[in-house]
Amino acid sequence: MAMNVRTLCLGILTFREASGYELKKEIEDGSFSHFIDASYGSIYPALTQMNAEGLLTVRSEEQAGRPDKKVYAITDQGRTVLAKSLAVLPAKDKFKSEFLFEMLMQHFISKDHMDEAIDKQHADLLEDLAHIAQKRDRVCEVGSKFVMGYADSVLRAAVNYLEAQCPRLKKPKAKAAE
Amino acid sequence: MAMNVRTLCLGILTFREASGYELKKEIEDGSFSHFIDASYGSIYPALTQMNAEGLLTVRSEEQAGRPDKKVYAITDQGRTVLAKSLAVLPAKDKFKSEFLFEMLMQHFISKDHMDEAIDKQHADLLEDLAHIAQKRDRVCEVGSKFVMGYADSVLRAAVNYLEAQCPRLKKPKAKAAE
DNA sequence: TGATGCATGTAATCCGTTACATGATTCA
DNA sequence: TGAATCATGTAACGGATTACATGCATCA
Repeated sequence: MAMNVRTLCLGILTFREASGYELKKEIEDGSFSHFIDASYGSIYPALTQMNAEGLLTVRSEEQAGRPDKKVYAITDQGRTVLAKSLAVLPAKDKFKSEFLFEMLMQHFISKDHMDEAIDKQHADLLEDLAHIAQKRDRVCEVGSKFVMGYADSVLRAAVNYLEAQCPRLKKPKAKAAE
Repeated sequence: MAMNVRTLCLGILTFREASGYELKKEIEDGSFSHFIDASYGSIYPALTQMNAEGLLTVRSEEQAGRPDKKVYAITDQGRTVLAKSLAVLPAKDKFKSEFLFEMLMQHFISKDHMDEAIDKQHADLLEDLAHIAQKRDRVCEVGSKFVMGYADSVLRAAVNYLEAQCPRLKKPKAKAAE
């Protein structure tokens, strides 16, 4: 399905026009943050290139004190290209976890380090859950709701598993929304 | 934490010595399969390089009809390097999902295609779960058990969410191990 | 005064995949 | 006979990250 920065930007731009900077924020903060990454170093060149190819239009917004903001919008040609990408069935999910690798290496690392790693994982998961809880009732798009619900379920399962396996992690009240 | 093919190979080689071919199998079939990927094109050069650096030793096993099998073993120096990698706390998990991207694009794709994507995701998840169920009681390492349990929880949560959101996916009996 | 946010971009580099190249054995 | 499994490797290419480069505004 060719899920690269190009496709990602085209996708976001079907919701609203945006600058490179805003796209980055959307990717690391919005519904997208749960299953993708992208840095400025890939976003800006992708936008320039797609503009040259006619998939996007640009408009320069002048701003006091700041450099011009380049607002991109998707064209019909861009929509066609995106549609073609989306037409291919999605590849299997890919999950990369240094944490789980460390857990496999239990025979090789100290108990202390393990505990630290587990604490960090636990904290990371809770942070993600908090992030979702905070945004969840503010979104209205069906897609976003679905994705946030999915992420929420999965993260919650991970937290529960961790807490069950490591009683050391105090369950703080639990019970909120089952 | 530098979780690349090198670290991964070193890690596996702390369990047992192995050839590049066997490492690949372990990565795509063993406990590692749930959170990492690697192709021959990255494994073989990594082994050659690490051997040259003194992190591994090689032994050629002659075989009838087949090319020699090169069996690699980790050295003390290799263990030191691995330990240094593992000493850094694991980075946050990274999850890449074309499926969730498609779900976000609901306003842009046909109902039919959505259904196909959901079916595929459902099937992928079930396949992974089956794979775990089949291997689970055969493993004995604590690390493997932990990781399989983690993967199982998360995958099951995803399946449950999907089935709850899309009643079209017939729950087949359910009830097996809650 | 110093961090953070707004705003854009390039170049070097890394890391990995895909496709290619080869070839015997075994099973259906 | 053709697919799958065993077995190793290289070369071309792709895709993205990191670090660099710049600079004003705002807030603490």
